[in-house]
Amino acid sequence: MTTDVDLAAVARLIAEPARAAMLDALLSGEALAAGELARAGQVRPSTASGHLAQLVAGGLVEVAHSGRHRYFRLASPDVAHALEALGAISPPRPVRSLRQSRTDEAMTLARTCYDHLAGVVAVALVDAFVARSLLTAGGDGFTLTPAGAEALADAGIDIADARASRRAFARSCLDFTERRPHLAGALGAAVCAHVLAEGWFVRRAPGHRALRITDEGRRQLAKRWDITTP
Amino acid sequence: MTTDVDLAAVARLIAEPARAAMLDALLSGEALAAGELARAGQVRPSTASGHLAQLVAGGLVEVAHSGRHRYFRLASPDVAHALEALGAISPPRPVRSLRQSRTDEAMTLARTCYDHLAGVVAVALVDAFVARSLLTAGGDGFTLTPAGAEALADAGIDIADARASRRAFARSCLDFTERRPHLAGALGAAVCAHVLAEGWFVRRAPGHRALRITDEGRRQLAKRWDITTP
DNA sequence: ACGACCTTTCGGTGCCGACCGAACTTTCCC
DNA sequence: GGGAAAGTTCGGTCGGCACCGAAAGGTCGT
Repeated sequence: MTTDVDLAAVARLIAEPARAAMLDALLSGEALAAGELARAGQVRPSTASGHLAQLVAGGLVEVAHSGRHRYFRLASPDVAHALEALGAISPPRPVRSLRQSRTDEAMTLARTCYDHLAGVVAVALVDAFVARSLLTAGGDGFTLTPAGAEALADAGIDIADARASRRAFARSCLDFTERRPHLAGALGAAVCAHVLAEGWFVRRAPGHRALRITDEGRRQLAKRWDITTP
Repeated sequence: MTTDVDLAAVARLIAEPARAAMLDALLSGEALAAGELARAGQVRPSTASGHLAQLVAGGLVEVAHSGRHRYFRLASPDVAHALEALGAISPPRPVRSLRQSRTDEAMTLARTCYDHLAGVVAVALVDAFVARSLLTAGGDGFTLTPAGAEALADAGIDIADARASRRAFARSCLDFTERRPHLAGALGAAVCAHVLAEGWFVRRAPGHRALRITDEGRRQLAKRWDITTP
């Protein structure tokens, strides 16, 4: 493996405002169609098509054909991680509207970070796992204890499936609003998929990261994990 | 805090090959003068000056005046982290020369990663610390045990000073050649400063990350930590 | 005080790439 | 098969910005 990498080549792809907006939309973890991404980037479909071709050629994004649609998603968790790290040193954009400041508030509470949960709730959940010794903190992430494996399996999360994947099992990821780690990796993705499937949260808008917690979610979090939410 | 950040603004700064080369040079952790950075970016001083002004304005780089020189360094460990994360998804540059492939080999063995150690040796050192229970792995990093504090203080590392800094004390950082975590944060910086001061390693060239291990370093690593190096 | 050195400012040139509309391909639906 | 919808390709336009050289601003030696 070579140590001399072309930083500028990747940065150039992210540097274009339209492409950056597309990548931001893809950070929701969803696969989005070319047209939706054109809207996210506020450019015409023809322009978006060129951008997407570049992102695919650069290895940041993968594409899946489905009929007359083409669905794009981030190529790997590493890409999501790099985007998050870049976000941590990016200047905040001036708040434009009341609507945006409301979205901001919502995102602080709960959002997706690529394919796992982030925000106040995600950090609280990890804390609850650790406090109950279901998870222990480790150098490059977390370790699931036997008790943890049992508890999460009981809760309906497919641990075996998560272990089978080739991804890191239980990574930690720095929450960029809380500035504390939350659960990422295959296990983080499994937990996120489960709580969405169970209807604890719903996505506020397609292609956006913000999640709305449902009454059911509020109830379950309080009952199972003793987490109260505003 | 706002969640809507301008990814493109930071990426634009990194996207220029000359600026990327300068940032790469600064990843050595050293503060470098404008002229040295001009050479690193392979541009005229006048061009470099403009680039550096942009990097400072963008918050990626800080400047310190010293006589007729101006020394630049990365503004924060977060910047270094973002650059590393970006490096992990960047395409390798084609190997140009035998000389470069030798540098590559050297960097795989030992290098700086901003202000701490990276490479085979860094990972081996962390492993040794953990094996001796001087360090335990934690969710967002490591924890220094009482035995560890004593052992490292005995070795001549200023633990109190590292603890006093406002930085995270013992972070973990993914080594991008080894793909395993090594020690970062204030403690990582202290360890790196110590081994450089003691002459275990010397920098191969100013503004480059590669380190050469000295005979003294080889001896000490073998004696104190039972690490043998090729 | 003078020259040497490091760095920045300014004006002018040139190129890369983002953008759009129009035309074309592919797929779906009726 | 016809029409609509999604996406891509192509040609032409235009703006932003990296680049350099020349000259000026500071700072250090002697």
